[in-house]
Amino acid sequence: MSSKTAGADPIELLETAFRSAMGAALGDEYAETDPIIKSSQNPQFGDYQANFAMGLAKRLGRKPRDLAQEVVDALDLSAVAEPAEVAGPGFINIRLKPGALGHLLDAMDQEALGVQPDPDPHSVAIDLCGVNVAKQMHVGHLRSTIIGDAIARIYERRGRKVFRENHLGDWGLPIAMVIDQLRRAETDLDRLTLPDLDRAYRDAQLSARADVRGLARAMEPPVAGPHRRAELEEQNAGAHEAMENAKRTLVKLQQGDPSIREDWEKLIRVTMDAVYESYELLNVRLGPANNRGESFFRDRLPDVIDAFVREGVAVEDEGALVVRFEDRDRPLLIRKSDGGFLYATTDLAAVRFRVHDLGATRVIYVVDARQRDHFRDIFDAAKKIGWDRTADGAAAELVHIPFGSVLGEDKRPLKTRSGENVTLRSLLVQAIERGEKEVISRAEDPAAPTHGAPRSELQRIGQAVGIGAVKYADLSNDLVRDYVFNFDRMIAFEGRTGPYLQYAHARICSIFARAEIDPESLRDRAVLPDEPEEKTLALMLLKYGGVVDDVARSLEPHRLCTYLYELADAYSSFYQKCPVLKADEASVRDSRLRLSDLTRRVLQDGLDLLGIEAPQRM
RNA sequence: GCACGUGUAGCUCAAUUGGAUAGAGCAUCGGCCUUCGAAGCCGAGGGUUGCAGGUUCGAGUCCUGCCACGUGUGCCA
Repeated sequence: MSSKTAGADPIELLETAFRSAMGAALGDEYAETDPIIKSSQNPQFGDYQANFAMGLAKRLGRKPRDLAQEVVDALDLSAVAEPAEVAGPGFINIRLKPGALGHLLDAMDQEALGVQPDPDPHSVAIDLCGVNVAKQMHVGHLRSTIIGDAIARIYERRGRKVFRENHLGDWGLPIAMVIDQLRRAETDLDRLTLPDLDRAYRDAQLSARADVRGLARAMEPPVAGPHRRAELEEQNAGAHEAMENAKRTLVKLQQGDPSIREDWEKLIRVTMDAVYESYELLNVRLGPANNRGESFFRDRLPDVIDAFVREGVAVEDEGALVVRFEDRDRPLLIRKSDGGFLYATTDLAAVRFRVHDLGATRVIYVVDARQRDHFRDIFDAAKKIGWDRTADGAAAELVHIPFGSVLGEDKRPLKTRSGENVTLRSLLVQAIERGEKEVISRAEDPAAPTHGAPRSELQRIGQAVGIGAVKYADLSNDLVRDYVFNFDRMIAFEGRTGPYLQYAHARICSIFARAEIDPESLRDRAVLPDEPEEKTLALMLLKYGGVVDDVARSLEPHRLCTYLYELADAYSSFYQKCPVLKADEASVRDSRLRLSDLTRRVLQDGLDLLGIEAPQRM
């Protein structure tokens, strides 16, 4: 504990003490061994425990309990804890002294709230959202956007420079197909609406996407009927023509044809304006500055190919250029046999840019789990050519966060009743409407703190509540799993939901509002957790910095969600049992006010890391 | 076919990355508002962690083999 910002997390303090005891009891070389300090699950085992003894005894061929006892005998924790006890097969249980708890909370009572800065001075690049400019955002974009934004906020909170990279689908054949389709339908691009665009996208897909596989299948035994075959052949002929048109349009676009170029820009303007509106509703920190999509990398693709050829990492195969891997059959195609580039080519250009130009030592892809294989190949190809090292020689880690799909009640990917993709906007509007409805109806109660508040404020709160419910529901699951989207459950506002956390926060705000106390004025008052509920709350508060650190490392925001729920839960129990403003003694009241203030700030800060607002009242 | 992923309470999910008696929420049942916000609190019931082996002081977690579901799978992105 040498640094000026002595960590508030007692785990560090205990680690230091244990290391020195292990050195003293077992020999200096053991002062480097990890004592494996964890907070205890069950209060009967104390507040913290050291779990090193079992594993270490195994390696030393000794009895774990004896080993544990020797270290305990050399341990001096008298300043902060009761004497440590050896229990079970060799666990060491530690119980903090109430006074120490107060001092640790004092140490935590700073702007950082116990969150430690990340020692890595390099930046982090996060690939998120990945909107396709040829169509409207749909539920598929929800997760990537809010998970990516939350992770970005967590890294920023720990002092890292973060580049949120919105890898727009704004170039290539699909765009050319849509432009073609719009021209064919003689759509006025100055009046282009999103439904027009979605229709054009779908029609373009239908007319151009040949049912090649269907045809191939129909030709294999058992051969499909002649009628079906003729139908497929006709489709394919039409598809072929549409595809050829699109390719010609793409060439013109690439050559800078002014008229095509103009249409392309109009198209992007229409979709992106709507995208920015959704960002606003979602409360994510994304805007035009984050756009770095396929069109940005288009000029770098030939150089990517050159590099792979020059370094001998890619080889020709059946006319295409591929990267092969030792441990799998599937190669990665980086150039088609007709000389065209693929999305893999763009992704490799992006890896290089993020590591070399942005200097990121962690490049995080928040892209759904279906692209697992793809990113595995991309990352391995990047490693083969050495693009996993920054200009100043630091190793860059490429990580894919393979999140699961949003499902409907039927356990199939979420669709509207008519089978269309659910637009993100309609989903957000619905969430906001329900949030507003709840907030407004509760404000009708004359006893409610929101009673008589202006409608505009109630709407603002309702939006925060509705969006908070959706975000918490999404972020609180382990990301790799699919999850069932259920509005009623996430907006029930009961139990483990976003609004529960917001409620706990608002309730603390109203304590200070009611008493007209400025929390700053209490900074010199002692905090003395005495009741069990106070102690539980205090221990929970001290975990915050460690949780943020853990989530930044593991990229599992649901751990932060769980923590915040447990904190709010601990506060609710405390609030029920321990009168704050009505405490019998002034010293108890002040102590509880400080506990309340710290809880409020951690809730607000933690919710902010999740991109969830914390209204003062609701 | 092959590869990857997921199987935990009636439902939706956790489980400090191998630690002590597998925990929450919803739903069900029973208590708590003339004292700081009941969107709340306290309590009860509910489990062969898909199945079978294995590794070790200890396995929901690691290994092997099955089963079920899902996703991906050479010139779309």
